[in-house]
Amino acid sequence: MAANSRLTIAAHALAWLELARRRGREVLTSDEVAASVNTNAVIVRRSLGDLQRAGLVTARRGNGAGFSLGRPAGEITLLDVWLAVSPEPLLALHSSEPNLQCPVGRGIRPVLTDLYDEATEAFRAALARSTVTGVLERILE
Amino acid sequence: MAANSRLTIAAHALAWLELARRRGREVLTSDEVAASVNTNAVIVRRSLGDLQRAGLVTARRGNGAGFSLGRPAGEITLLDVWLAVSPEPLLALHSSEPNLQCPVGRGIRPVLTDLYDEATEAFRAALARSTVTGVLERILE
DNA sequence: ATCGAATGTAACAAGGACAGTTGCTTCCGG
DNA sequence: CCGGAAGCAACTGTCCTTGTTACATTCGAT
Repeated sequence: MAANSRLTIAAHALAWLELARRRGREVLTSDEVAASVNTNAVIVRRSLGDLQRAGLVTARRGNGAGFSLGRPAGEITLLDVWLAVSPEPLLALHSSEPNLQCPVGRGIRPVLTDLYDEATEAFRAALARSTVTGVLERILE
Repeated sequence: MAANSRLTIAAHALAWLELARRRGREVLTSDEVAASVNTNAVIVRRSLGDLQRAGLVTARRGNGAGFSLGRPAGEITLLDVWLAVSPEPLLALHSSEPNLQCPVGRGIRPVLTDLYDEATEAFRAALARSTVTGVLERILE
């Protein structure tokens, strides 16, 4: 499958929001974000909608509206972003139940679930080590 | 997205091959593996074809043919299996190039590539800690 | 009170990934 | 040379993702 680029879009938007804030612009429209990410404004609104539901950004409607960070960029980790935009698990079990007559079919699912959870946890822990501030500083270096 | 279940199918097949081997059957047909996984024999052949290309199983054709393990089950890690069946990266960058006029658009890609590599490496390291033998023993407990 | 700018959201199309299925070809032991 | 099994190509149906258009909703400014 074409792997998810949702984390990329969301992280890009947040870094851009933080840079704009440092430059004195607290609020950006979805059009302005879309211009930097180079995609459609609706895509941005969908993505930032996820982030808003997680409290990572706030959206104001009406005239002069737009998006701003929901909390300091140094307190938003990539894991927060990942959890906000990516509900799907990294690894899936069988799409149809295995044969329970077979010892392997009977016992494999809890074992794999366990191992998949460990791998997913390691993945998440790595994402938790970066913040939006960290990403932006590395960009600006 | 419906997450990949390819690792699940391949790990299941390998565990079943190893259990059969312990019971004195060195070779299983794709039909026999498919019966345990509860899927189509072609799906199994496709999956075991990937494993064969990676040297994890061997396939014999002709009458009385089938699949057997390519090396000891204790020397096959889930990472080996993952690498054999899943060429796609876990995380993707932008599907279309970001706006290079913007400082964020210009600098974000190497930063994210780096962070994604770290998270992917953590994920892989976790998979590398389990072997087919380990999976099977936990199933049989 | 109205206007306009922006979010929110639904509907849709194109493209790709995946599981599953059928049918045919190739291989090779007996 | 026969038959069983892998290999493989083509096709279907389903789902996800990106992108697009269109419209309803919200709300500050005038």
